Amino acid sequence: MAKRTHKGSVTIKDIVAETGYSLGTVSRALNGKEGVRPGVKKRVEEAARSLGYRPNLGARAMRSKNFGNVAFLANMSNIAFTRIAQGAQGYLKQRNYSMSLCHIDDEDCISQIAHYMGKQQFDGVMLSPNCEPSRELSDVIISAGLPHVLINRVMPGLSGGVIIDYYSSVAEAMDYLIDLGHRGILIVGGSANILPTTRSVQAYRDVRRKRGLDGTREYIACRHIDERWGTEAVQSNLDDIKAGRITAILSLNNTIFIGVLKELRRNGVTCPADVSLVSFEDGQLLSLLEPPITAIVRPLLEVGVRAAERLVGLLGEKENDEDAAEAVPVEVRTHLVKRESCGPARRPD
Amino acid sequence: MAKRTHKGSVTIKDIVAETGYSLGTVSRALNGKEGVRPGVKKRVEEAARSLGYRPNLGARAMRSKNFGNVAFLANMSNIAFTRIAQGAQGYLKQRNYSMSLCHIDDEDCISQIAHYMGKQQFDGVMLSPNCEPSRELSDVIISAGLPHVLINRVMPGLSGGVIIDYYSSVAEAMDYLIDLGHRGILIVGGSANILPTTRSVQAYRDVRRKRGLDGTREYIACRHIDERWGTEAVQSNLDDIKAGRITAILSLNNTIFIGVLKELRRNGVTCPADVSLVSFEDGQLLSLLEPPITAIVRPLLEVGVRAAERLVGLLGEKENDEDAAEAVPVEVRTHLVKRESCGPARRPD
DNA sequence: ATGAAAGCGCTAACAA
DNA sequence: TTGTTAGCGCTTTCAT
Repeated sequence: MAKRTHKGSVTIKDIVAETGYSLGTVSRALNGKEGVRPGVKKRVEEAARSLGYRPNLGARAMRSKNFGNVAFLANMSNIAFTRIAQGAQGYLKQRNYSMSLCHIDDEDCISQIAHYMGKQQFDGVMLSPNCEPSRELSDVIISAGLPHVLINRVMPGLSGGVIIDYYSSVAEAMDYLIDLGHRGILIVGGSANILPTTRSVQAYRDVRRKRGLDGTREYIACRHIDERWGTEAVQSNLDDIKAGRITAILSLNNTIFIGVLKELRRNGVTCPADVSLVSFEDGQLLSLLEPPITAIVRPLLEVGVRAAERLVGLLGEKENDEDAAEAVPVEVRTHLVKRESCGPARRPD
Repeated sequence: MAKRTHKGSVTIKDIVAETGYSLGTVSRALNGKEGVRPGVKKRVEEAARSLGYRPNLGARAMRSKNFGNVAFLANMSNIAFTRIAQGAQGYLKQRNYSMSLCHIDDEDCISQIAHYMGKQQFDGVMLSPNCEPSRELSDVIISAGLPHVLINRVMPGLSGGVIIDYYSSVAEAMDYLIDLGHRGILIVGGSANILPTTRSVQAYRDVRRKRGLDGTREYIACRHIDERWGTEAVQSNLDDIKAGRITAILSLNNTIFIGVLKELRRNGVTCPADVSLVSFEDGQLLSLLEPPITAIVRPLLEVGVRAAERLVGLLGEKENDEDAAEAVPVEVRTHLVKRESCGPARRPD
């Protein structure tokens, strides 16, 4: 009933007035610090509740340098990140942190990161920039002086975060395709220097060598994570696809795959008769297509949880400065779901 | 070079020390307030830049009651909201607001909203709760005393926000289906009392009456926005579908539709021969299926932009209190994309 | 046009 | 165990 109207908000002072205890005591009671008699604590909490007290986080942060808030920076048009973010948020919530989701476009991505990391609003950040790893980017991140966890990225000078095991995923898919008789395999992905691409390409090459295909031509098309790039990649390899020199396509990303699929269909290339298809899967899409598409499934929620765990761990350590730089990345496994999009390779014309 | 190491951050005081001007002058210069000579302003800005000054938003907010930050509350597993949020964020960024995306689960949704609206961190909020509209919910929102914009929801006592024109969308789709000869049309949607459902059901009924079908049986299955509900809705109507009493299904949501589709396939019901299909579309999914699904397409980005515009407008008004309560909702149109999933109705067995 | 000083709500250091 | 006080970084009177 003493509930203040509107924004003017209930502050600690109101609780002081209500209970008669001092500012310090009330603050300590509210924060569960020791040196407060249980009775007093109970009394204060009661008053807080009945007055509808809500701490002013800004003020609190100003003193304690704790914001109770972390950031998640990524290109949110990639649906995979929205899932990862969900996982992170779930974990953070139960640790009493809130999370700000910040969308960063692919272009001008360094300055956007600088912007968000400079806002003095976050205790730490999880991030997965789509731009090329560079010394400049690393410097921006380091000089922000904020605990950070990289997701699916590695950068010079930055400690390891959480990464998906693209190497094994792609190796498994490659073995599977080669077992089916495929030799000409086109791999389509995003920016050539980000971790998912580098690791995947490495697996692609290693498996080809291991299986004795290093004499044959390799087909690698890694540039952007968007639908258009999928379309373009097919276009520029269309001759080899039609001629049966490429008999399988492996897409490193869901959105790219849509472009691939559309362009194949537009050109009357059938699956799996003409070409076998595998893609990383981000949603429900692939299982519903005709034919259902063989997919590499990543535990995206888990990735988010792991990233958040690690970040919260970092926040705990506090003044450990340089030690953490040695930390080894958490690696998360995927699994291959075989569906009808892969069949025996056709013979080249 | 005087750049402070680490968090300890550059503050206004550092600029004072650097330039020799007083605290007040520096603050005014930085905020572009009048009463500062242009030369001084330039000098201060220069110093700020060279020192790498970044304002402490918490401190600023504490004095000015302006956070420069708004919230977007919705169930983020619904991919439609991630698109809407993107639209909102784009607009807000260019208005110099940041946005916190806050996921709220369907259950216990009122307390989550209370939680977020109580955090003194937001100038305003956009929200689209999946729980039933209720007086209690309205009260929570009102008593938070925060400017707010509802998206696709109406609540007792709250001013109109931004809504998609579900009525016209569904009316158009219904007319289309009826023109094709369909009589038994099943409509599947989310919670019966949220606006998308109520408006759609109303259109469903109005069109049926208008077209002289009010003598025939209506099929309405509206409960949850998730895949499982789509599955269940088909299961419980399977007899009527198989017997040809239901010859068309209209899904109000993308995720629900996936459940519908899976269950139809599992039971060997073909499309469009046995049943015609229409769904609201949230991504790329529907156009790629076999057959491609006729879809109602919503301009989701635009919805986000509109919501953000309106919220920023509200923030400008400030102390207008009760006036805004009369505001009429912004209504956004959809369009129907006809694809191959709809054909002439089969005759009942 | 500029400076000085008060104070937003809170926590942490120091007294008692 | 509790109270008192200083001050986080900033904006905003009120003087000058």
